[in-house]
Order: sequence, then structure tokens, then C-alpha cells
Amino acid sequence: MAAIGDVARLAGVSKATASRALSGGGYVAEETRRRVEAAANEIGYIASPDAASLVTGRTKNVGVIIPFVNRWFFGEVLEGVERALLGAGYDLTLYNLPEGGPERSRVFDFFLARKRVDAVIAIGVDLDEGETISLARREKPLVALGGSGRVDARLSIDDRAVGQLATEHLLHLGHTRIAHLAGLGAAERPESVQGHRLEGFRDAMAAAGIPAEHRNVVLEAEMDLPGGYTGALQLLGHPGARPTAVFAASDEMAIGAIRAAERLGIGVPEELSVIGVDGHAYAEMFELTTVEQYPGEQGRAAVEAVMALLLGGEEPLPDSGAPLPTRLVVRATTSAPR
Amino acid sequence: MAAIGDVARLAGVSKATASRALSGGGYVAEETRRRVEAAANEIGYIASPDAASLVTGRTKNVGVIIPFVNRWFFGEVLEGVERALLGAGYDLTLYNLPEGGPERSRVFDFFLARKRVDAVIAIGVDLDEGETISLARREKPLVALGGSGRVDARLSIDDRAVGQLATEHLLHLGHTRIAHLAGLGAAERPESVQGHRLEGFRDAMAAAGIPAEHRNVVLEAEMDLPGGYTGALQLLGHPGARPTAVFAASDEMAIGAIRAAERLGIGVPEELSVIGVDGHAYAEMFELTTVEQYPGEQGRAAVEAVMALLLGGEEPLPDSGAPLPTRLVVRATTSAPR
DNA sequence: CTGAAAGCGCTTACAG
DNA sequence: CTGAAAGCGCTTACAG
Repeated sequence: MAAIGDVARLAGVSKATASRALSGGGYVAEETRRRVEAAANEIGYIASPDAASLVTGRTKNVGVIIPFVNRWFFGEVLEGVERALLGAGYDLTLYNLPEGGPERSRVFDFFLARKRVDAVIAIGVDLDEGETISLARREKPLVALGGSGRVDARLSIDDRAVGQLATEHLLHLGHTRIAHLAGLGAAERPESVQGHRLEGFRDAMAAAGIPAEHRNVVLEAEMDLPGGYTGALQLLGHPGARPTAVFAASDEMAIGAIRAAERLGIGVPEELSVIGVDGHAYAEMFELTTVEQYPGEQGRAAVEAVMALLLGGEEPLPDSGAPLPTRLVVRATTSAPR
Repeated sequence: MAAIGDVARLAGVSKATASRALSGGGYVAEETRRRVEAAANEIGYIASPDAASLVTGRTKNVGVIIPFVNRWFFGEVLEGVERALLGAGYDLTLYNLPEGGPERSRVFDFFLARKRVDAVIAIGVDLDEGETISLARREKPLVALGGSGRVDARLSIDDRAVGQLATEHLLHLGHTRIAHLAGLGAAERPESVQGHRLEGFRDAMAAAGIPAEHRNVVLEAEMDLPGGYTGALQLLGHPGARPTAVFAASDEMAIGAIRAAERLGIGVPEELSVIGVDGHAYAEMFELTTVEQYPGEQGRAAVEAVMALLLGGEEPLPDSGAPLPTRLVVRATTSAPR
């Protein structure tokens, strides 16, 4: 194991100078720097990050907590975060947080409690009071993408506006019997992503003057394809009270709903319009109308926010507060009702 | 920042004893241990992993390199690896390796070259000679799941046998005009996952005595849903030479192919049988016949192999060599040809 | 069973 | 611009 002492000896300088030449700032004569670098290359020297961390207090490592990796939105965000972090020379330590459970508290109480990361990015997680406190005590920047709970900076789309827009699209086509396939926990946690989307749905329906008995057709399900499929089967099962349009809280749910309609022999869009949220890679193939968002970009933006907090100190983040971009993309799964 | 010296002082022992009581082995009187633990709890002491790593040489951290996170198989493996690693008290550092590119060599030459991880798990990556050498020089265990290249241990399903089984299923139903939707690079890299599946296809077709002009209908595409969709459109486009069955190298490709058939008005399975590989979460919903594998379990097994290498030293791994389990699951997308 | 001392591999004031 | 020294927070022989 080549250590910095070896480099110094080979270059004929002190360890301090070698350190300054290789990594640190500080003044080093150009000629000296070259000699040190040549020596380092010759013996294949690579600094030990642990030793450096110990003295600088910076680990060049950020922790990412994420509830799913196998859901399109989360996977895309994770890829975006990873790329941006690697580009900045940072490692990514992954904590996959399942629902509730003892594993979850272990991540907060043990893994994140150590001094191994410089910052934490929480993706779509609803932090409870205890978790918030446990992270705040660490005095490391905590950046959130979506989700809820107290953090240093949160980037987010305007989920209420997204829900409203999706619903208004259906309303403007002439639908009045619109069901909302909401994410699990939407009613219980109004501050969650799914809660905001539900709120937008309700706002739009109320503003359109839809009678109360048709305004509250809401079914909660997992925000993935099987969730949308079984949820839609339930929603579409009673032929009498069947809605003419469904606003699904995610594209995966929407695709599941389309599949359910096919299974029940209900034509999309002739008999049922379907709109989702996300801009999933599969949306185009299913000709799905959706409100797109850009998770890869969001991940990169979260990393930028972390870097600003890490380097810039206390100054306010650029464009903080402004919601992240979204866009209505109309395809073939929505049309006017018959 | 509470350090071990604070704990020691509070408990009235030396730092050495505090260290032994908290983490290390070594003899400590039961009564002393209790006192130290109480002191640690009182001030919320948590050891600095960096400092410990510096002296022990162990980081309690494993690096995972993976080409995609947003593909079902890879996402499942990653979740399995993550859970197992966390259970063992290890951190997971994620390196998402895109195709070729400069980012890829940066991961090998910079990130993995440092002493930050105790071991590396490579998931479905074909390591070239240079990469193999660069990892071997680190003298850290390198465990692979699928993929190719020189490693300390490789867990893998028998992809050739899987390709053969899937093809034989179609042959036994009576199909003779079978196309293979292969993964990109199957022909060029025979040692890759997609290469082995192609080989199995060819073996089965040859053994069945299928005439050569029908034996080599192979189209390579990305192993995801859009890849399968566009690939299948191409394959099914010429009505004259249209195959009666497709063996897709992954379930996502198979689902894309089903979608393409629907689009072309080709009935599945009446006019086209489709079989995939994976046991994707969506397979059941699409009633897809497939050869299942169990990526979550595979991830956990890879972690077990790493732990064995880390703790056990040189002894051979349990059940090394035996391929990981797979299973043919027949659903509604395959049937006898008309 | 316990403590004093050395040392892991770096970086950073502090002098010069 | 450069070097000697101290120190980051631990663990591990080595004595006792």
C-alpha cells in the first residue's frame, strides 16, 4: 500500500508538501507539484479517503434514502442523483427504506447517525418527527425531493397543481363522472405526494361544480402497475356506477388501469379515458395521456442543492421555492365521453 | 461530537477498555462493560467508522456496480443486496455503470481504486481485461452475479439452459418457426447473459432438426419493453415470413412483443406464442409464460458469498458452481400453433 | 481483566 | 514556497 510518505520520499519533499501538491490548496511551486505528481503516478498512489476524512471532517459521500428502487420514478431519480454525485467526485451510499418496520429506524438510528456522510438526500419519504430530529442532530444538510417533514431544502413539483391539471383535462373534455385512483395513504397524509394529488383532484371537481355524489369516487392503491390494475378492476366492476374517466396518481397505475379495462372489454378511450402522472418510459408505447415530470433532472437538481449547501454556506439556494417543471402531454387514452 | 475518550472518562476507564467494551473482542469484565455501555448511551456516543477503518483496514462498506437500476431484474437484485448488506451492518456504495464511456473507466480507476470498500459485487457486468486487472490489484473480494470476466466468485443461473428450455417449450407445443428476440450484443459477446441465452436457443433449434433457414431468425434489441416492442414490430412486420412463436430474452421484451402483436392485430396466443425470461412482477398480469428466476434471492446470495470471502478466508464457498434456481411457468401467452 | 503508548494515513496551522 | 509537529478518533499489541 503506497502511502503519501512514499510519494514524498520519492519526490524528495515532505509529506506536507506532497499533500498540498496532490490534493490541498496551499502554495506549491509549479515545478514541485509536477515532481510530486510524477512520483504519485509512478507508484500508483491513491489517497486514503478515510484518513483524509478523519482530519478534514468531510467524507465526500452522500447518503440517499429512498423507499423503492424498483419503481420507475424512483429509479430515474436515483440514476440522476448517482450520475451527478459521481461527476462531483462523491460516493453515494444507498439506504432503501421499506415501509415502517424496524429496518427503517435502524437506518436512522445507526447508519445515518454515524459521521460517514456529508449530507443526506431523501427521495419521496415522509419523515416523522423522530426521524427529523435524529437527522437534524447530525447538523448535516438534508435535502428532500418530494415527500414531507422538516428539511433544509426541498425540491418538489406542485403535486396539487398536477392533480388539478389532470382532472381539469378530463373535465374540459366533458367528463363529469371521474374517478381518482389515488396512492396509498393519500387521505391519511395530506402532505404526502399522493395527498396533494388527491387535493388537486378534489379542488378541480369542486370548482367544476360536480355534484357531491360524483365528486368523491376515490380509491387508494399501491402506486404501481398491479395496484392500478386491481384498483381499476374494483372501480370499473359495477357497470351501473361506472366512471367515464380515471385520473391515476401515477403512470404505472394508469397502465394497470388500461390493462384492467381491456380485460373487462371496456374500450379506451371510447368508453373510458385514462390519464396518469410521470412521463414513464412506457407511456408513449401505451399512448398514455399524462402529466410529465422529469425525475432524472430532479435528481441532478437535488445534488446541486446539496453542493450549494455544502460549499456555499447559508446563502439561499438558486430558484428555491419554485416548483419543478411538469407538462401535460395529451396522447390517445383520453377523449370526450360518448 | 462525543468521542470515545468522553465515554471512557464518564465510565472511569481507559479509552482502550472503552473500545474493547463497545466494539472489540478482548476481555472485559461484565460489570465494566455495562458501565461503559451506560456511559455511551448517556452521551449518545457513536463510533466514527472512518477512524476505525483507518486502523482496522476494514470499512464495513461494499461497492456495488450495476449497469441499470431501472430495469426490473437489476432493481430487484439491488434491493436484495441492500437488505442483506444492511442486515450485516454494511453500507452499500452504488456505482451505476453506463455503457462504455469515460464514466465507466472513472469508476474503476478512481472510485474503486481507493480503499473505501471491503469488497465489490458486480451485477450483470461484462468486465474487460483492464477492469479485471484494476480490481484484482486491490486484493479485495470481487463477487459477480451473472456477467463475465475474471472474478473471485460468480453466482449465476444457467443462461444457456434457460434459453434451451424456453425454446424447447415452444418446440414441444409444435412450433417450428420460432424467432428469438435477443439482447443487444448476444452474438458479439457469447459469454454474456444474452449470449448464453442465444446459444441455448440455437442448441434447441438444432437438436430439433429445424431447417437452417428457419433456425436463425434472431433479432437483437435492448432488453427492455420498448426494445421488445420495436424489435417485435420488425419481426412480425412481414406477414409472409412471420414466426408463430417468439422467445424473448427478458420478460420486459416479451411484454413489449405482446404489445406489438396487439398493435398489429395478431392474436396472442392464437396466432403468436410468446415466452420470456425473468418472472417479472408484471408477468402474471400479462399472463406471460416465462422462465422465472429470483433476483432478490440472488442478491442476498451474492452478499452471503462476499461475507464468506471476507470472514472465512480461502475455503471454498458453499454450493459454489451450482447454478441458481430457475423455473418454467406456463401461463396463457403460449399455446400450440393453429 | 485493564491501561499507556504507538500508530493507522492523512491535513493543517505554525514557523521559517 | 516548504517542513516539523500535532492531531483527527479510533484499535491493538504489549505489559502488568
